[in-house]
Amino acid sequence: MINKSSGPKCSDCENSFHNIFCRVKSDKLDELYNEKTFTKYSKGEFIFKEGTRPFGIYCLNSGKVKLVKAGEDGRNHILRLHRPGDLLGYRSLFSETGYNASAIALEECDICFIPRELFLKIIKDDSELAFDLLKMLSEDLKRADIHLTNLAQKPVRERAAEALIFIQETYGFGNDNKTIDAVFTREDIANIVGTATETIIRVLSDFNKEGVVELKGKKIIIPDINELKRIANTFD
Amino acid sequence: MINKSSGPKCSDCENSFHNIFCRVKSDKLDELYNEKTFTKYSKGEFIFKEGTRPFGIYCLNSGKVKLVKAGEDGRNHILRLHRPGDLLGYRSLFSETGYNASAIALEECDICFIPRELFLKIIKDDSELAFDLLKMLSEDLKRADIHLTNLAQKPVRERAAEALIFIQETYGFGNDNKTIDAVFTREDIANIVGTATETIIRVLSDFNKEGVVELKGKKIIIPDINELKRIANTFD
DNA sequence: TTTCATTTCTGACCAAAGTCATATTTTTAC
DNA sequence: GTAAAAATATGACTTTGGTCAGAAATGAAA
Repeated sequence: MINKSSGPKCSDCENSFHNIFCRVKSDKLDELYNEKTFTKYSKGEFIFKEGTRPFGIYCLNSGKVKLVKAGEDGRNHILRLHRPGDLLGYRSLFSETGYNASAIALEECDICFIPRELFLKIIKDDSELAFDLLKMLSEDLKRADIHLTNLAQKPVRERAAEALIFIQETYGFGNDNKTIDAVFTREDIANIVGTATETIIRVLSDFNKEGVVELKGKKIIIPDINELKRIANTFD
Repeated sequence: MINKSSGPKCSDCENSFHNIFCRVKSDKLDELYNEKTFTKYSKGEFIFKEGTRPFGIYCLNSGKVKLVKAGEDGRNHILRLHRPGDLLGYRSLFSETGYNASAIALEECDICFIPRELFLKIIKDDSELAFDLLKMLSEDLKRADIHLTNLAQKPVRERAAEALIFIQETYGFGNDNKTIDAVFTREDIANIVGTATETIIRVLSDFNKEGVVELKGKKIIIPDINELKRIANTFD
């Protein structure tokens, strides 16, 4: 698949079948391929930093990425999680006020970068694509609104269950069909839930004792996800 | 200004100079005027309800509107506040999954309704307008992300100060240049902050004792907004 | 006006979750 | 492998903010 230093050919990239680029005509995809750059990021590396200006958008080819916003003190909050096929940084591109959060690689990632002007040109030429982006932003906003209401109203235990479901739904299960296919530190989970690291450790330990999850080091096994959904008190 | 049962003529509407319709050509504005409907809502009335399907968008001509999401129990969370010139319900129109929150009139409102198909046609014909909407959604998402991080990390006192600043910046001051030009119950403020009504009453009472705000019934007077910003711990 | 209902306020009490200290385990680097 | 660093775990304690109850004030309706 990878046959050039600039990474996978867009017209061959399997991710393009799942994201907005599936709309783009193949001649445009070739232009994309010629102008994009391709970079590897190692675990913990910043793809972009809060406060800096965007010069384009990122298309996650492989790996996992967290979007993190720094609070006033040292604490962080994880706003979104990204998987292969996701576009990163498009929100900031439109509001033109610099990144509002940082994108950090959760593991080794391959990422394509598309220059701002090319991306905007492609949208301008294709109103369907603009609609897709409107839909993506609308979905992001909807999720943020739901998250906001939960954070304001639900206790840590329910939010913790929700966070595990969220991670599972984003990254799926491994081959055994019950181990979450992602490695998160307790601190990261706490920063999704919006609580202290110690509190998440305690809640996970409770879940473990209750048999709702099994903890094997950093591996989190969920024998019955419906049990977690019951705890999370979500009906969607 | 109001010269027909369908409300103000779009080409004359002063709100259109502040919102995205300032882009729209005058012949399109006439089409808008012919197809839109105009309705009065009294205080407490629903403009649209969470869970129902959108058939178009609303343009707030006069009055104040809160966007409220119901939590699992009886409690509500106020997501956004709207003032004249604002469009309501555009997020749901794009994600096509029903309203995620309810819009409720905070006082008597005049609101124009634009049918879905006409609105989408206008956007499709004008890529600049689609960009404006992308920008609006991006700004909404940015604010939601900031709000989320604050809710996860800041204590009630800081968030309460922030909420007062937010209400003031949305609706401004009255003629005396220090009384917030909006009437909110303590419960509404609590539902912005994400806390209990009693807690907000206590925090406002503290602010009052400290001279940061003056409470005259439901009127909230802010002698020095910088003092509130200092308490809110925001530097933007 | 008088009455009723809603909203605001205050106090007492309690529970949830944060902080701090420290031990243990796991991971990483050499 | 071993040492050092980082992450996880657990206990003790504290604080914040929620809940409940009831009083006072405000506002609406008859």
